Amino acid sequence: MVTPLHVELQQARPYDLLEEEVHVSIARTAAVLERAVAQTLKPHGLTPTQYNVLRILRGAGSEGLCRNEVGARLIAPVPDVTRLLDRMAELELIARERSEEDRRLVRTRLTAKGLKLVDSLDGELRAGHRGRLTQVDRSALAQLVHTLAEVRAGL
Amino acid sequence: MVTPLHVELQQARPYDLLEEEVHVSIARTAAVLERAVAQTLKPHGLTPTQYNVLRILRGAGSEGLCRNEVGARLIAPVPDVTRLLDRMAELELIARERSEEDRRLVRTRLTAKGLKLVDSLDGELRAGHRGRLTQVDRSALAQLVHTLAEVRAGL
DNA sequence: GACACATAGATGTTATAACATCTATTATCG
DNA sequence: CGATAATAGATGTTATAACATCTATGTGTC
Repeated sequence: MVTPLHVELQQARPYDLLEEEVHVSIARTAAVLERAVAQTLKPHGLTPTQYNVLRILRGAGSEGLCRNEVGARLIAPVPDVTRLLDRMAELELIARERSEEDRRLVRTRLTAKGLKLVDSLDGELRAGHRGRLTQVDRSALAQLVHTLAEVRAGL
Repeated sequence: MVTPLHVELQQARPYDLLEEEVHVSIARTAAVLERAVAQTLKPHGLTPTQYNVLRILRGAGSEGLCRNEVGARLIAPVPDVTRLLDRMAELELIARERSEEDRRLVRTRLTAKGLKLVDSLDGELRAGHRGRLTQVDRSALAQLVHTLAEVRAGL
């Protein structure tokens, strides 16, 4: 009852290498899911990457994190975290200050405004996630998470 | 023997909602795989999206496809397919011409140069895909493809 | 302590993505 | 047939990504 991938992408023939189909499946699914999340976030003026930063900093608590740590925790690594944070500082969602102990570091943390925003989005995004995945068996989802971790482990 | 996702991303605690972990797992895996492909393509001066276009047009044969059809078949939809194709025309990988029957359409097809390039990349990319996924059980990969199709079907 | 080296981050530049709008052509319908 | 809508694509503009390079600070070593 599921549309084969090559039909979904209007390709003439099925993939002849399973590994290739795996890769395209993952990329395609990620793109579709990201678009859904982006549309949820858009009315709030956030991109998925910015939302990811807000969540990372919320998780880090009041001490915040330095620029490199934020970069390392991003789901999708981006070069130029500096200017990503610049823009979010411009929006007053985060605040930064030089560390006194090691003056190379810049401690970044959420502002009250940033914390309030990310908190207010939790419900909407969780509802979206749940809604998108209701028709899939939960044990299949758990299996999916595990297999994807295995895939990443091979890199 | 697999690193849990929240550890991989240095998050303080595991995800409390399976659906959310599914989403982050897919996005994270897609990002990692894309980076690997991007590095393979880089010496050839191609981005993953451009490579995707080459493959789409190769699959379409000598008649080519119109701009919208190319856009519809992309793994990750992009706005502004026009200028994506502009750049590839600049590189002489594709050629375009107005359709005579319907002058709104622009037929796009591979040049000999574009065909040669995409053909020459097959081996390297397939080897990469195979290499990255060798340690994962093949029936688990088949299951993965199926579950991902179910996830997309719910959108 | 002076030197090389590593690390954290900033900056300059160019290319691409994102968004909105606009033109040309074809289809639809009264 | 003529107005209106729909479709295909192009274009203008702004924001962001990508890439390389540069500065400041800290580490280690002789």
